[in-house]
Amino acid sequence: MAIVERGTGTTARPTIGMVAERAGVSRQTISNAVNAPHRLRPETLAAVRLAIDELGYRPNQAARSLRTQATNVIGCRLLPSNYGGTGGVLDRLLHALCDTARSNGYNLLTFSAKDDDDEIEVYEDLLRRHAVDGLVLTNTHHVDARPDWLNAHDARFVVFGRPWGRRGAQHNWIDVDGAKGTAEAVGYLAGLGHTRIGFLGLPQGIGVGDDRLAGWERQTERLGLPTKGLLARAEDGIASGRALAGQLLAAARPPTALVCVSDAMALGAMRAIEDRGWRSGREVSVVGFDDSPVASVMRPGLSSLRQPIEAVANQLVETLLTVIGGGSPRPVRALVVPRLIVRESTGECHVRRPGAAPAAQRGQSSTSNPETGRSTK
Amino acid sequence: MAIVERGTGTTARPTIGMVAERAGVSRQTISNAVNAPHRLRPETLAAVRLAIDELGYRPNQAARSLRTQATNVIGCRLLPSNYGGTGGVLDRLLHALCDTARSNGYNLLTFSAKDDDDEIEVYEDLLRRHAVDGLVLTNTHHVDARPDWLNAHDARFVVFGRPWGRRGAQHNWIDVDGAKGTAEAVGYLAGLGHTRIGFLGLPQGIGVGDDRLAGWERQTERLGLPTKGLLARAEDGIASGRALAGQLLAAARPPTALVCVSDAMALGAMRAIEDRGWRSGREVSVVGFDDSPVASVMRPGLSSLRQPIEAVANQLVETLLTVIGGGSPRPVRALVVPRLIVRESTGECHVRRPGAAPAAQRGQSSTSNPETGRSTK
DNA sequence: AACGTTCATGTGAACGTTCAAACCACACTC
DNA sequence: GAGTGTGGTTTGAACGTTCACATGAACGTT
Repeated sequence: MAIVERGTGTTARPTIGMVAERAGVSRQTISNAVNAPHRLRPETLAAVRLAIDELGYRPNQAARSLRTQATNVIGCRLLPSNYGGTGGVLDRLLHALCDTARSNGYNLLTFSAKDDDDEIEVYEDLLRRHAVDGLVLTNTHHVDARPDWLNAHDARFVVFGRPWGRRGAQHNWIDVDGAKGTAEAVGYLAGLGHTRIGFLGLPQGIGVGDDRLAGWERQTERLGLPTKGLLARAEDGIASGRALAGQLLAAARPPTALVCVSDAMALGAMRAIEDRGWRSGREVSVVGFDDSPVASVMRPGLSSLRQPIEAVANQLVETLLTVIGGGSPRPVRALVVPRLIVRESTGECHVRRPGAAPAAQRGQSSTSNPETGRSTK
Repeated sequence: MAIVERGTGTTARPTIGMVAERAGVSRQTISNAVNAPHRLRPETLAAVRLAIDELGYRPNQAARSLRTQATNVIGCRLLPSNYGGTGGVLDRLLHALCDTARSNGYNLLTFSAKDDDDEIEVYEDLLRRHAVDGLVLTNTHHVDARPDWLNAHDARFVVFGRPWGRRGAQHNWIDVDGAKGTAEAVGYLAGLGHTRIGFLGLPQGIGVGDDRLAGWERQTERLGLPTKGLLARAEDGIASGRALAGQLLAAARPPTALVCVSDAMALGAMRAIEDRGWRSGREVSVVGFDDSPVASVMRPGLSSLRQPIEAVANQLVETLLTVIGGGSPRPVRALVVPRLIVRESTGECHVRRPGAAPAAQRGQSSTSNPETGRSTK
């Protein structure tokens, strides 16, 4: 069996015609055996299957694509591993997409691009050449030209990420509910006794940042927790997080916990905490976002909100294949919720406070607590 | 221009025939304009190019593949991001492969696999279906069935990684010279005054581990440095590195520097150093391998050996395309050298020693140094 | 003027598959 | 017994390219 024939130079791989001849039926019957087995009489099917196995036949993808106009390939841009501080989320997505695609009989074509315009150029090339059936977009942002371009060019695609700043976007998308995530983090920290919970966010106008901030705002309000002087925003990054956290912690009434828009910010916050001779998870708790590989490697380990990327990938592929298959019945706009992974960077609040009510504690600095101060140094 | 036509439902993309008609020439002339422009008279070429642009024509990949038997796609297995503690090296490779492939007119098809056998199954599928022209293998190890299988099935491929344990392997490979890297690290540390330089390695029999160990052995011997009691080996991992380093550092005459087979090991070593109340880069220096993202994020930053992955990817693709194009004139077995990225985890040796000779300093524990001890806590 | 050479372009076939329609045998209906 | 399905199989064509070869014009040589 199989097609070894090494040494001859030419490895003639079997075609449908050769299988047909061997099985004593027509080409079309072989095709049916592969694509629509129910059409064949059981005995015929068995005979054909035997011939297929004996010759090791698989349909030539190019020929099939040419005829059916389907390539069984979906494309996805490969982004730099820690692009925009996403902490490996997109890499995880890629792996998950691969798995899901393959189990649906599709392959994943990856490509890189310098920027969005370059990405569109690649799309144009791939689509014109019929090299892919559909595309997965990631890393959406405000004024994103890509979905419109794809719509205008009648391409099949799904998007990981909301159409930030555009209410009535006409494409299918799936995203992680960042607000729900940060809200959960706030709730968890409140459960540990924290009342002054700060937030390190991104500059206004960045979709992801605004979303995650909204969860903190919503939940602090719901729980009646203070927010004044507890919010700081800047570009993403470790240095940035360190600076912001440094400011907040230096205030008269510093936060005892910080929810951060990213793991990078959170790492910076942990450094700021160390800068003051404190320790994350004791004097000040920290929660990051994305559960990047570093989070578990840090010491103390960084509690972080993990995006359910595998679930996202499943939904993306499922939706995309529906669209490719002939149009989705109803538009997909789905939000999946992240999960808080608790590590050592979060702990009980040790700051004694008079009552549960967050009001009227002016002048009572948190540093008056015996647990705080220079206890660790 | 272009092919918008939205709303009609059918977006009839132009074929070579339509372009031919518009330009008033035959199909073959269009084909020549695309594939062998030198054959055309300048005026004809210009006219054809105009028609191509006006219609936005690109050759249908499936049709072209069917005719030419070439898909212009190369395949590569997607490995878990930090597979086997490779610290993101394979992700970097993937990105680089993408870039290089694209600039050569090829696309990259990625797939995942549970294990080597599963990977071979994917190969079989891809090859039988003519879905790829060639493959890039990564993560080679002892008793690796994949190259043999591919050879036996007449596939075109290149390998990133040496054929460990097999002298006369018949395939093209490119690898990073781990030994040269660790040798450089030892040399650098010796230049900083270190004489007792330890090595944290992997269990014997793992190709990468043995290779990197060899560099340490070679260089210490060349420089006349001691090795006794300075080598420890175990499975890769942070916990592992911490334990090994802990042992070495607890000895009567501990090392003042540690070269590690991986960044994970190095991170563990840094923890062991902290465990003793010391600080990496002061009492004990540490060098990792792979320059994973964590290395630059750690505090202190981890000095590490960076693999020149982009150069590797270039060579891999170049070699593979030669093989695909019709056989390489001479076999490629190339080693490229890593580069030491210096960060804060390496510093001058502060241990006073009687002379340059590493002998006879028994009883003189490194903690007798003013810089050491409980200075940091 | 007849001939070979070169260059530019055209013609028919082929790559391997699946689609649409045709065919055939058989069963069921009236 | 003619008409109507129906499941199983075959037939010819088509998908959009490029290959191998044919054609024809232009040019220089003998």
